Amino acid sequence: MELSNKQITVIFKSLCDENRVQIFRILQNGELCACHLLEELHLSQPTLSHHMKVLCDSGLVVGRKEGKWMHYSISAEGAKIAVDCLKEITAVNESECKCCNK
Amino acid sequence: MELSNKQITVIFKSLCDENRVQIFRILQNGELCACHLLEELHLSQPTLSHHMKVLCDSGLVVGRKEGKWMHYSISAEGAKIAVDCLKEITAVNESECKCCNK
DNA sequence: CATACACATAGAAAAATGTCAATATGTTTT
DNA sequence: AAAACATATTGACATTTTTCTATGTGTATG
Repeated sequence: MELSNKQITVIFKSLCDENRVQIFRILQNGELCACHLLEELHLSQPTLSHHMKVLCDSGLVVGRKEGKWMHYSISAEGAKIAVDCLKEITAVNESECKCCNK
Repeated sequence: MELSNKQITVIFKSLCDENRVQIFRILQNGELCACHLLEELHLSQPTLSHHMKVLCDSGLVVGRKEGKWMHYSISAEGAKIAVDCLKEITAVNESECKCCNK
């Protein structure tokens, strides 16, 4: 997959703000439109819109437009990529034995 | 485990900065002291010290003091907690069927 | 014991991020 | 077509984060 350092920061920025973490908790119950998300968060509409953009940019959330509504949900594929990325970046190389290989 | 939103942000802040991601890449080759990390990064010594504090606070990195040196390494336990946390927060509830349970 | 070394902390400046009010855009309804 | 609605964008401000220089702390060494 070979993500750049920058791309990795974009993925995990989604989880660096308490309100965005809370949005994940709400979306765990299923797809929801922005106006319903707004009801459960103490945020202005533009602020929520900003957070949803950060979440969609990370790939962990996807938006689906339906008329004037935007429906947001957690992306299973995005989540898998993030988990794989986290595992990769925290894995320690075993191939460092000096006698057999580089 | 039941981590708070705040605790989750602390974990993933470790991966929200490109320099810190790069530090993970370097530590993947094994434990390293701060002065050697410094050689591979274009950062001042206090800035590196700051990033190492963020990383240790997240639990993904651990420091081991030996004389005047601090040796840093990736924490396998911390990584496991982070992966579990990421899986949990991105999991979608299945128990939402209206006919059988709440 | 004085000096050098490795790292941490304090304080300040700069950059990035979070927030809101106001406004714009696009869609539906009347 | 006008009005109402849902969401996005803009611009301003406050907070947080990143970064540095200067300095402090603890440890080893000459």
